[in-house]
Amino acid sequence: MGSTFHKLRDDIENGILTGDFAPGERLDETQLAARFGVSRTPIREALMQLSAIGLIEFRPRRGAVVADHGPKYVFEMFEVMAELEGMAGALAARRHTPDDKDLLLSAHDRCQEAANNEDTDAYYYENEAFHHAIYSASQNSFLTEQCAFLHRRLRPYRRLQLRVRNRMKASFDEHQAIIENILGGDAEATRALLLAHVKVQGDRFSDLVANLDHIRIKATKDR
Amino acid sequence: MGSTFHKLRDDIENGILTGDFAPGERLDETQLAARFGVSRTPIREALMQLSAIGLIEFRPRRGAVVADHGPKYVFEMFEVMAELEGMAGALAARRHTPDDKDLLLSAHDRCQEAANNEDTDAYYYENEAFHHAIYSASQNSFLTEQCAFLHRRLRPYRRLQLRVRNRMKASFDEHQAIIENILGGDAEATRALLLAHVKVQGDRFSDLVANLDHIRIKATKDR
DNA sequence: GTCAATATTCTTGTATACAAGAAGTAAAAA
DNA sequence: TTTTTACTTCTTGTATACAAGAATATTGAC
Repeated sequence: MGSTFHKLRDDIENGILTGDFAPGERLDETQLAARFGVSRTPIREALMQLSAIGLIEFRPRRGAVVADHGPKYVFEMFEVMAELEGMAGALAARRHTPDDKDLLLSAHDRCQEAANNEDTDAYYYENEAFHHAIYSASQNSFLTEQCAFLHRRLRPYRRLQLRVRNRMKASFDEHQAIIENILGGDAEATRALLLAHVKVQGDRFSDLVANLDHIRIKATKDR
Repeated sequence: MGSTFHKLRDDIENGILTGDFAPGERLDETQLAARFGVSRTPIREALMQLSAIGLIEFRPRRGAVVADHGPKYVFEMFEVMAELEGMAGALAARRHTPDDKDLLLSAHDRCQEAANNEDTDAYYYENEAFHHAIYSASQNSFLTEQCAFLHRRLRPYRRLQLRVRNRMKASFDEHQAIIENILGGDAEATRALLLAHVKVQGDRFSDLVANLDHIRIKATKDR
């Protein structure tokens, strides 16, 4: 059967993104091979791919460790993500097709339902769909890929942020304004709104730092 | 000794970026192994890394081929690159340190020298240094990495563009305005200038398409 | 002569083997 | 008891081996 490393890559990546493998943790190839019931070869190939996208790092002769970027780096990633989302939104306002409109509206509706039910997990999921709909509507497939990738990479931090009191309701209100401006075709207003929506600023920065410290407690021993 | 796959990755990546391996070309692992005097294992690991960053693609059971994106995709990459450069410039205008200023000015001077000598190759090289100086001055290391990566990825196309008549002189004049606005601290003016500087628009689009077709003639047989 | 079916060869994808360097351990000396 | 040094063990990094599927060549029929 096809490619094992493919599935392995997704599994390990997911493990990192969900915090199953904590930042700084060492990834023992033999252990992983045993755990997934394969030889070291496909494990290694999966790790190579993850290292190429910056999720893990290879220390020479010392194997792979989960990348452990400090709060500053995470903040920087959010800064870039905000700009790219703003760009996607601006393009979407100018270029969205009728199909894009349908997707945006239905994702938005599902967000509303989740927000009404105060279902954080559902909102988290539908929020992703909403943002992906914006990416697609930009009609720029490379931008869409980059946004999707960064969005995925920032997922764990975003998830934690959603837990902050009232963030879900505030997020939904922002979505409302964003979608109105996209459908209304106002590119620059959409850009500004998305920038503010995504960017980590003010109080949210300290929330982020606190959460990061929390995540990192696990794996301070190795490294 | 240390890691062979590291060097192999760079070599193969370079081969792709310089057009040594043409888009659509199949990369035979055994052949590459013989060519570099190693076994297939490190070759494979290098290819895995390149596939993770989108430079090559793995067809199941059919090995790796150099990614062959059409002109639209390349155009989209330039669109994103322009936005990221604009962002870097805007941040640089607000945040650059005295050291950054020195780096910018010296890179700019070397560009001028190359332009005066009408030395396209030298200008091409110094132009890279200039742009990297802007990235660094943004004080956002993640943004710097992303810009550097995309810049590298677009290198072959950029190189071809520089050959267009008078493009070098025009490019230098744009640099002049950009650096003035960075040092003057005008973030939004810098952003606008860099957007225009990098973006493929007007005539340059047809130049790009023509160049792409030219590149791709080589490797239409495989695939 | 052309097309189809089968056999052969080649290439990928995975497992295993092996060598070299790092980490950990134990023993000896201060 | 602490520190240093030699030794053992373990892990990585690369090579080789092997199995399964794809491409290709060959043979036979029409």
